[in-house]
Amino acid sequence: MEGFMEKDFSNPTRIDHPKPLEDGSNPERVVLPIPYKEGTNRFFPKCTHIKKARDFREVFSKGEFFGGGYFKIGVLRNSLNYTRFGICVPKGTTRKATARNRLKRQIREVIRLNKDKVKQGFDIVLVLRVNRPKSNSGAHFDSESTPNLKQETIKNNILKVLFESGYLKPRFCNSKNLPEGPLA
RNA sequence: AGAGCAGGUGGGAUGAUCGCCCGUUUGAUUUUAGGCGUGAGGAAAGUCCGAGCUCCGAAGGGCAGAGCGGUCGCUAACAGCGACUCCCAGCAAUGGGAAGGAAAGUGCCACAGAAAAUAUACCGCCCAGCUCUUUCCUGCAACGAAGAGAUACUUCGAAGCAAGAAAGGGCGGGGUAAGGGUGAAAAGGCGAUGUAAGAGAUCACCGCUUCUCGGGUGACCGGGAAGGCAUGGUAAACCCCGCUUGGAGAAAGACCAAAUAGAGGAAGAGGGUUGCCCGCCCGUUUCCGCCGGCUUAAACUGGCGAGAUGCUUCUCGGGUCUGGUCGCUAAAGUUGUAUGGUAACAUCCAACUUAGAUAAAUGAUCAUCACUCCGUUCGGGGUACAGAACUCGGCUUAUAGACCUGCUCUUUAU
RNA sequence: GGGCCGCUAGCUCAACAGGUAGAGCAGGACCCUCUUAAGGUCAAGGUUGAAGGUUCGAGUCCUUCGCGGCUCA
Repeated sequence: MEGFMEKDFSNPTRIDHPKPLEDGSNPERVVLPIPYKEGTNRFFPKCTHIKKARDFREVFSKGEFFGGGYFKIGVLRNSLNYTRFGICVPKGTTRKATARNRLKRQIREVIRLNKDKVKQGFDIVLVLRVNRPKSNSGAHFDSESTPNLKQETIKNNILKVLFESGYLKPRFCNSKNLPEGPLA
């Protein structure tokens, strides 16, 4: 886990450039619709968040959905050349707003560190799955106990879902890079 | 030492790596890179109150409605705070109290109980009367027995009659409110005097009411005199009294951009202003045609019109879209000193500037230390409640563990 | 960020202005029937969302919490 992470953000230049644009010019010089530079993977600026309610609605109505582990993801191709993420922590996971905020921050941190592994040009919404009392999949915490998920667990779950849905970049899709840690 | 009461502080610390919002600066030059700065709370919560601020055409008045309710003060204001009064709880420190009015009116008080509020009142107690029964006393006495007989006399017994006494039953009349299984609550309490029986009928003490004297700004407290009981509870039942109160809320509101579809439908001389009344505001237009009045004609004026146009209200539908900028953070501001005040608080001076997001920034990971729990040294776990959304003042609720201050009671020692 | 309403048996609802919490359906036992359904009889099931207060007495009145629903320019 440790080596895996360090390798990524110590060599940012290894990341592939996005697909060339239609006019074939160097992407570094082209004025992008929204400024976003490849290679700044450690940063997670606001333009890569899905913020508008309309965008959320579009993903939920037209997007493709994949489920597994703690997360359900909805994916929709966007007209931009980078990927945007939206996080959704439903009220059913915990009644406590502080706990939901903490989960959101942890998920955002995982995305920040791992988003360069994802194919570009999509809107991806991650929904934390609410556990019904009878089924064991998904995350559910009592209102009494504070949810205390390890960051590693969240990362493994997210990468697994992304791998199963096929939205990871091909070079990360071998068995070596697949998460081996605990899923729950 | 133990038990308890009240108040306050504070809400883990340091470092490393990688990030986010906003501001600023430098370089590039029109949105990017680097640097610097700043970045959640005591409750940010619940939304239970009060204000600022914004809009609502008079945003005016009265009533209704709503809210408040010991007194005095503090405050921008309050259902808040401080001090005090009274009542209740506690041995005490202390805590709690929506603590005006039930002798203005209306309602309610289930069950039980004589009665739940006008005691013409049931049982009971007492008095006198009538009547019945029983017993006793006195008188008369049919009759019977005894005295050897007898209609006479004596003695004994005796149904019955008359008058009276006592006890009991019944009837209606009067006095009385002591007592009466109940009930949450019973008609001032308790003790004596008194009486036919009783009763504030009278007396002492307590309570109550009225008057009065003294103290206090006041709630109220203390003393004295008189009255002689009249006034059951409930107002977080209606209500009365006093005081306060326009409505809606930052999705308020201002500006900008984009987009679409209003010659849509209905109604109207009235409409608006929270409900009602008053008041106020806006409107009842203009044009055309026809008819009438006046006139030489015009102008003016009255009426009519499925006419046109304007206005108002209601309704149907569409778009923006949960667009952008401002509002948006220097304020009843924070900290400290001094003065006044018992205090809440006020005033003066000095210093400081301290989040501004909009699917939501204020973070994540690791290490060491601190505290604490499990535990044989290793080691492992835990560190509350909880996240600003226009801003303040309160209230209420949630809160691991720690520290500080003052006070009360009990025990022991000196 | 506001505003409004509700919470009673397993479910759907009552209980007028404080006075013993009830009805229908469902479930249980029994009867009827060759058997089932229908029908009939019987009992059981509730700290009225929670905690305080007012009252002699709260489902009801007041306060504070909890949960759920509706609504907005």
